[in-house]
Amino acid sequence: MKREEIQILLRKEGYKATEGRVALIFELAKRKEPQTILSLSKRLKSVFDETNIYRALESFVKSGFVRKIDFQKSHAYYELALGEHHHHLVCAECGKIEDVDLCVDSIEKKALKDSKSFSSIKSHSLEFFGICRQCAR
Amino acid sequence: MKREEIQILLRKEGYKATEGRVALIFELAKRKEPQTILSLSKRLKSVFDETNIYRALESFVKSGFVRKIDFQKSHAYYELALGEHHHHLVCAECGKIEDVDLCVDSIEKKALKDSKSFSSIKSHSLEFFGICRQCAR
DNA sequence: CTTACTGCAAAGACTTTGCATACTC
DNA sequence: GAGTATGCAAAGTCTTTGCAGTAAG
Repeated sequence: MKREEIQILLRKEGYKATEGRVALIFELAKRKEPQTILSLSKRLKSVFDETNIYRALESFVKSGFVRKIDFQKSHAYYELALGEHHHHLVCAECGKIEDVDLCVDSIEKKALKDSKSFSSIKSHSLEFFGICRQCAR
Repeated sequence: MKREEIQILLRKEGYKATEGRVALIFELAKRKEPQTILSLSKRLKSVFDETNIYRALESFVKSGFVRKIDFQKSHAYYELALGEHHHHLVCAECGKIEDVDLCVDSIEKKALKDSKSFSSIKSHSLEFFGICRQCAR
């Protein structure tokens, strides 16, 4: 993703296209894997303060073009949510993350149909935890 | 669940059946919904210190008869894992939790089959976030 | 009586808030 | 120029660790 595209994206969403925010999205786009605040912060240290990474990501999640992901660690992971919705396989040993392209819409529908007291489902989390081939040796 | 059953369970798993641990499991069993450390701590204040609730639950999760659940809040939830494996529907407004009995084994298998670099999947998280009927009015 | 368990205090990890200054549009 | 965005410092929340004393089997 080019810096110019990022600027356009930010302005379209009503944000000012500052150097820090552009750099943040650039980093998210560079690696396809979900990333932690800490790793982003390390790489953006000179450009964007950690506090602002928190602030920016929170806004972006609300806007919907960044997804916050929960891997049952003590901290959150973030990834760009511009493509198709997908899930993840996480290695319990080394932390390796692989995308899983699965359609879970039908399950979500079934869950709502079976429910006694819910009127709508807005989202779901689905992550798989396992061992990758490398660590299994 | 009776205190005696809890003692038996604890001893079977290799733990000492202390007053605090029995009380902790009793509280977990009393309400079917996943509970937070904070709420457990409040109710067990006189019997079991918060630090030890953390310690006990961590052990129990490792033993497998307690499940730690991630509702994308800043803190964890815990529930007894003695019955069938299931998932949850959580209301974004009021926090109401409903169990969802869904079999996701086939999805887990498909995820593993499709995976390029994983050799096994040990567990998965699947939670649904929505609005309950009461809050939808 | 041995070893696991406990409470209290302190530290640690991650995240949020406040506020004066700086930068976009 | 108006209003958002930023950096730094400080505080907040949730969780973990250390340790000496206590109790279960």
